[in-house]
Amino acid sequence: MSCNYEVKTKFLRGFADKTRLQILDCIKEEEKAVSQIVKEINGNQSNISQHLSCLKGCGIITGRQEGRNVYYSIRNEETRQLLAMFDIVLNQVEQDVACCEINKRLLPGEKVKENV
Amino acid sequence: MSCNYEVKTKFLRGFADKTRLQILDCIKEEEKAVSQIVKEINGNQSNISQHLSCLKGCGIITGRQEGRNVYYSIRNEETRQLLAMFDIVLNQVEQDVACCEINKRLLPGEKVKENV
DNA sequence: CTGATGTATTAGTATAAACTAATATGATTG
DNA sequence: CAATCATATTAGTTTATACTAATACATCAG
Repeated sequence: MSCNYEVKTKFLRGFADKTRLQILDCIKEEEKAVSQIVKEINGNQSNISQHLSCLKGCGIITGRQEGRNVYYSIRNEETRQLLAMFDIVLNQVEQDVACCEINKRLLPGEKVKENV
Repeated sequence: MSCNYEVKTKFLRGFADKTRLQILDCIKEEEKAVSQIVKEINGNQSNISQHLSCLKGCGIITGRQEGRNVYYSIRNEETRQLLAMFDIVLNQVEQDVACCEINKRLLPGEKVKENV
């Protein structure tokens, strides 16, 4: 299993964006039309539409057209559970994450604080 | 919950890279030294080191120095479970994911295939 | 102390992803 | 059919991320 890293990466990248996480939070309980989402997270229509397209392409959400509206929702229960699990794991990690900076320059004499 | 999107995004971005997923697969069962990882995934030492640093900064892995070696492993059981869950959810999604391309240009007359 | 080994960091460059503004499509209403 | 509304797409730009090569640091053996 998990040898198709391309697909897996693409899937996980779907979650790895602030705006997309906001969208997911926004629709995690119930489906919503694009315009609702745009309003609720105070976003730009074009931008949100592109993110929705990405999320859909990644298999994270699903869309259903009704009249001129398109309603998006979390694709399935497993994905919803995954979202919940993110929060659980994050709670145990919260402290450490804040400072993931690749190529961080140390000040003279400064030591990396070991979070081992 | 889940209002600190910056931190959450950073955490999830840790998983959203092919090389990092390979590393995680490589160490998911047991801790390994950097050089072992480099060898097993046939990578570049500098590159792997940077990815390890990122994973550590994201709170996904933890490192322990022993002599000149540094051994990395998955941070905790919850994170290991999260990794397992990725595979589970992916199985149900596999089909759809392959084609998440933002700004994909349609050929004349081509219709987006609806995966609704 | 010197050289060798293992790991980390830096600097520079290439690539990919996200944002904005403008425009296009598609459905509905009158 | 024309106007409107909701959403999607495009094109261009900016920003972030990943990669490579070179170098630094830290530990150990002799």
